[in-house]
Amino acid sequence: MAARARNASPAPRSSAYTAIYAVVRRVPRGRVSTYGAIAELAKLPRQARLVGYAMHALPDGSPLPWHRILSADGRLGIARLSPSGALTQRMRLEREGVGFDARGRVKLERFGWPRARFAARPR
DNA sequence: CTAGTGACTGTTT
DNA sequence: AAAACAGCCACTA
Repeated sequence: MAARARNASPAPRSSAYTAIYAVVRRVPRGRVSTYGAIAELAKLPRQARLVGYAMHALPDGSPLPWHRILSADGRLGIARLSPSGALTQRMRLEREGVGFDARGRVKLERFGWPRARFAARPR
């Protein structure tokens, strides 16, 4: 039933959400991106958390490839919130050819999108 | 208007 | 390398 609860955003009424969803929709199959990168591409710099909000607000049957959005270090952001959801996400990504290392992390310099943002560079 | 919160991120322990 | 801390800003009450 309606699991949209007391704290999460109930609906993408805001244009920011729309912009975020638009960018998420553009992430190519077999690639992944991060909350921060999506925020920036959506013209919302430093709004990574808002991207998280938007993802959380997505309905279950959403056509959006939400599973392609990871944390900045290549881990699944959802893990903290829903371990089972994280499993689903990982399964979906692996099916697209996205590889995980033994630690459960994705190599962003290889699968990250857009490429330029995740090109191997000294930190 | 203020206060609390968070699918985040970068820095420091 | 993992955990703790602090900064960040839109959204809700």
